[in-house]
Amino acid sequence: MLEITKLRTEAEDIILRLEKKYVAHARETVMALLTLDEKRRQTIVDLEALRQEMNTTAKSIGQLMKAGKREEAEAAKTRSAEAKAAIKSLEATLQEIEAETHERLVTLPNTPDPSVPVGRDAAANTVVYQNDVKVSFDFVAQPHWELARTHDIIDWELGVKLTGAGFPVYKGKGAILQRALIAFFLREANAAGYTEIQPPLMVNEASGFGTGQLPDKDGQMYAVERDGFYLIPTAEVPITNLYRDTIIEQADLPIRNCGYTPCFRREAGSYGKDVKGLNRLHQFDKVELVQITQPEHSYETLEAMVTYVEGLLTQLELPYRRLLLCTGDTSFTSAKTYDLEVYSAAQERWLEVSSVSNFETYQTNRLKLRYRDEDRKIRLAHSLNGSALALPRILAALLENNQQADGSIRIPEVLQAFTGFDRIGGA
RNA sequence: GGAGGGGUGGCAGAGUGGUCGAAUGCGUCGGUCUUGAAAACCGAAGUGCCGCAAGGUACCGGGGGUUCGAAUCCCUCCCCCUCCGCCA
Repeated sequence: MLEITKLRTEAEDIILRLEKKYVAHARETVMALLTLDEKRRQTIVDLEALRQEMNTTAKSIGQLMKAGKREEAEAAKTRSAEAKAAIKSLEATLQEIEAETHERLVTLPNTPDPSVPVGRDAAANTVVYQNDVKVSFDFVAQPHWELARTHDIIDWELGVKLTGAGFPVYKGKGAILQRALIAFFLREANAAGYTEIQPPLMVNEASGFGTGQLPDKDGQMYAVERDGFYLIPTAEVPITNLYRDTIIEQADLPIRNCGYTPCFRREAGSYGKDVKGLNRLHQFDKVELVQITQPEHSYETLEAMVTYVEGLLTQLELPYRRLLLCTGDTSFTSAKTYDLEVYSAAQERWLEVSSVSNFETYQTNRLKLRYRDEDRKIRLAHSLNGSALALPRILAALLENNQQADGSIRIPEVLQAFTGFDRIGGA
């Protein structure tokens, strides 16, 4: 949620930035918000004057009663009743104003950072780096879903039987490989100074709102309506919400957390080759990084996080590239996002395996996540997060890129300590 | 799931209609003392909103109500604890 105080002082700049993100009615909405804000403040001034009158009157009544001045007390009571009616009506007005403000405010996405290229959709994203790992085959390469079936390590039909499409069952070395990836990612994150968190996999509505999933992306989450919970679409939600409604001492920043969780996404409206195999699932595993920083340090932190994730991909010997998302493709809550994509050599396509974002104060404003700076002033912190990494597409790329002429699959060296085997299939 | 108890400041814990944003203790910060530290003593210290400021106003789990006046009484929702049942 954008800060209303910033809207007051930087309206023009914010409008320009929102327009770069192709937000419909940006100017209109901002102007409406400013008008509402004006009305709100005037209402508060009026309301507080009345309340003050009420308070002093009420106090005097007590004294008059004690002094035995019955009539004067009664007169004061009448005055007080009048003030009370006025207060009630003003309170109702204020509530309406605030509700409308909130309603409009949540429709505005975050403003893109000036370094974000302007563009409407994914076509305008910029490839800012591509490593030189190449994969080539002197045989006909199989897509990962074929390989998975051949080696009986992933069973989609069983998943359908148990739950439905998009809930695969991993078996044998497939399951072990998943566990190995999780263990590898967590070991690296721990070594890099991230504190490991095991959060709940269901969250309440307040948490969903805090990180921006609600109300904007209501349809993306599975809801447990009976209990008012949501299955987390990413560990970002619980791990960032850890700090909802808190004031952190500056000395305790940055906060660096990581966590492995399954993630649940409804993915309504997806279809075709995008959902083939492991490309897009309703349940998948992911290790997530979350950082809370001072505003001054969030952009250097963003760079450091991307570099860290690239290190993982390098260790996995995967071909990858780094994209700077354009304004239109940057998510609703993010000010700047890098995506990391790996090349899956049999499908011959790039798969997004990580998204690293700086949310600036967009989430922390909703979360009331603040810190006390060196002047003892309370300010909103910045929040960031990044996948490190999402498993299914990594698995897809590993299977496809490492397949051998004899049909077996080579396990990258860094994973072998975790898997206990160096290949799937073959001799 | 059944029965009972309870939600107050960083923590513990008073407060059952006005003088309560709230005692007290611990913890925290500043100072005195000390070679240094501890102890002791003195002092400071919640958060939001409006305001240039002075100040005002709101907040004792959330919402609503009674009353001139609510942390305190009533209703309702949420959460926690104890016991029983069930159970990894």
